[in-house]
Amino acid sequence: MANKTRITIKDVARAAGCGVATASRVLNKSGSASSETRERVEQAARDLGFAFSATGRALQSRKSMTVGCLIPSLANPVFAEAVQGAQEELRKEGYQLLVASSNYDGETDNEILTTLLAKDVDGLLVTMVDPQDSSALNMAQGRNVPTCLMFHDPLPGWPSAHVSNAEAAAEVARRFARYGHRRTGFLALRFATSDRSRNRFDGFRAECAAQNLPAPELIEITETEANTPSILAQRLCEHPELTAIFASNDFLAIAVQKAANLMGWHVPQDLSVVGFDGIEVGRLLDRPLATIETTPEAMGRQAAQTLLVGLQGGEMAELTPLPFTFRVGATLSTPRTKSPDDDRGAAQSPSVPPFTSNVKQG
Amino acid sequence: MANKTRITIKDVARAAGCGVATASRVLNKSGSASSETRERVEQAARDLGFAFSATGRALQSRKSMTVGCLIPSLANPVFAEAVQGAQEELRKEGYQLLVASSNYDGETDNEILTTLLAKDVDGLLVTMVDPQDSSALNMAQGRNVPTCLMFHDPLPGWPSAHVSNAEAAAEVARRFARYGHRRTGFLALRFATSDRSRNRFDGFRAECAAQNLPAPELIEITETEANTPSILAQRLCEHPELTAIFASNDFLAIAVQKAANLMGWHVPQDLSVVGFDGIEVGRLLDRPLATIETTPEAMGRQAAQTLLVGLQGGEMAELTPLPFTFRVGATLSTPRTKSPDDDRGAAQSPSVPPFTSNVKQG
DNA sequence: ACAGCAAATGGAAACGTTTCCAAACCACGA
DNA sequence: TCGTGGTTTGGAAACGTTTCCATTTGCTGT
Repeated sequence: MANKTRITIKDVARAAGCGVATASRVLNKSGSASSETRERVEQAARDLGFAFSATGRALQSRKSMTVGCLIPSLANPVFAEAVQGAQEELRKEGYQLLVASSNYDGETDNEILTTLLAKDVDGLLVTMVDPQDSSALNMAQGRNVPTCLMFHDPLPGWPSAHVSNAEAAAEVARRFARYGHRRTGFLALRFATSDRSRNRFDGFRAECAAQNLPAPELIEITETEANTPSILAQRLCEHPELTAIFASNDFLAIAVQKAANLMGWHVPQDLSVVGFDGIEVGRLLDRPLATIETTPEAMGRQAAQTLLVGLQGGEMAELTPLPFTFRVGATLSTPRTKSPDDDRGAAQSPSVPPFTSNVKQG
Repeated sequence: MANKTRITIKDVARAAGCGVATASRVLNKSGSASSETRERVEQAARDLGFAFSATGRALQSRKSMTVGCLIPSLANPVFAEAVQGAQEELRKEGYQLLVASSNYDGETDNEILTTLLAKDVDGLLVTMVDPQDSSALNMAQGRNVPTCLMFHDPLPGWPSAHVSNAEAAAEVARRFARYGHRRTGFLALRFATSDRSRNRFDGFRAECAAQNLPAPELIEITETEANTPSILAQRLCEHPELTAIFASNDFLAIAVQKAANLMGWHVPQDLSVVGFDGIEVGRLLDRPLATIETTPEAMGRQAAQTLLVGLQGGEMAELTPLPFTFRVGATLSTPRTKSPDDDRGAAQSPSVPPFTSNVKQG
């Protein structure tokens, strides 16, 4: 059948009647060679369909031209988009991405990092549960493997492409306050394993205090609860006093609306909802979602660019947070005045001057 | 500063006072070794923090334990989920995924495949523009690199994890017919570069014919049009006769609703809409989306499992299509009887018996 | 005709593994 | 005492590159 065995540069050299060193030089356009040898070698390479083995190269040059990428999950479009951005940026410079996801598990995080390091990746792009004390991440540092985090608020020791979670969350608190909300809730998924979620909550709570609002209610839910509107509705019922909910991501925010509908609550009159991330579909909903708009793809690109500096031996500077936008939507308005027997919805025109969407640099 | 240089098995051998062959045997638990040597070697490895270099291994064993994955884009959650599934499955067996996306560009497809092959991937998972005549894909075959396609309808030469696009589309045609629709449209994005889209259209058209419906209108739009409701609305206006639209994916279907709203059309009375893919948010919308529900993650898993067979030297069987479901939603109903001055919506209760969601094996 | 120099060339070492093979060692029974 | 057979052991080759270095070749100018 087909050629059993790989075609190596030796085969090319033999066919061209020269030494492997010469063949290597010609094919790499490095050293010098007479034009006729050049021709013979190139011809031979073409005839044989030769292609370099990146493995052989990597071994000799100690550069794998490969970057490892660890994220919680590709099923979350936010991470997937970041990877997409990073991949495009790295490909321009000839790097390939070795991608693995941990499913939000800290132990898996470390296993994966170890494997990636064993594969001799030249650099690392990382979003993980617990970067501040990951043995594997320290090992990367010890081995001088340039590493850039993604999504994490700044951490001593590594640059991180991020949006300021606390500032963005604070902006939400201010919006709530200005619309006259007082009793607010923060809906969190995977609070324990997501520093993003925790930082958002912290920023939200701090700004609520600054705005003289009562401390927000922290509502932690499981993945199942998030995906089952009826159950989520039950959870929400436990907090009838809340007039506004800040969800730690857009899917959650949408789920909240669904659950609210189920109970006959009207969004936003009975319950205002704001999300986080700014996924595209949010715009297309009948009731466009108010949310913090971020740019995961740009984040991936920024991380990749920084990493490239490190890969070229440069110093990777601490990164300034990426800008975010508060996207105005139809899910946030003034709370209905809660008179028990008032069943007509309040007029839907907000009684406060509408904000124009404005960019904050976090 | 840190240890400049990588710790190799030679270092371990030296520290343990034995030959590298012995060290290798101990660390791999392959050949035999006296228990005391074993102890010395393991101790040394631990002390030095030794880890194998996958590159050295790959070179010698001609197995990189790496699988290449080519997809159009990670920004499309359908592909991202498939990659996620494949990655999980492959990781169980110790393989890593080298992921790259082409942005729906055929030339990039080939470049990427070539690079992946140069990296000595042990196998390939591929969704690309034009698999049937990709030189790079043929090269993979020539080199005996096991390859499994994803999302593509069966193609001679390669197994493919897929859902039967034509059958799924036919099911939509039947639903339309049974609800009494006659003039239907197929809304397509990237028709030229997506055989999925084309196959869906073909299946849809064929079944329309079988149901004695007029041939469906093919409406091709660009990405910009898809993302700008007002422009999309204009495009839809060009086809006022249509009462039902089959969108080639769910995002498009949502966009259609948005555009319809803009024109004051009511979905589904004025225009029924059915999507494809079955993304999760579709369920959470105020008006849950009727769609063909597929399982991209399962598709990724299936592809990975098949590939694993190939990686272990087995024969990769042609794959039976994965099941799909018609997900009943609120965006499909009987068409309003189009009397020019009838402005009251028809009763929203469908005049045909509602279907229960049923599983088809395509 | 020849020194001198640049260009062209190829052998060999190195990168980090695994594995073949032969040698050394051991205990055992004859 | 020695032969037998099994277990341990380590040197060396191989995997596919690149690059150092020394050698050969071909010109130039005198």
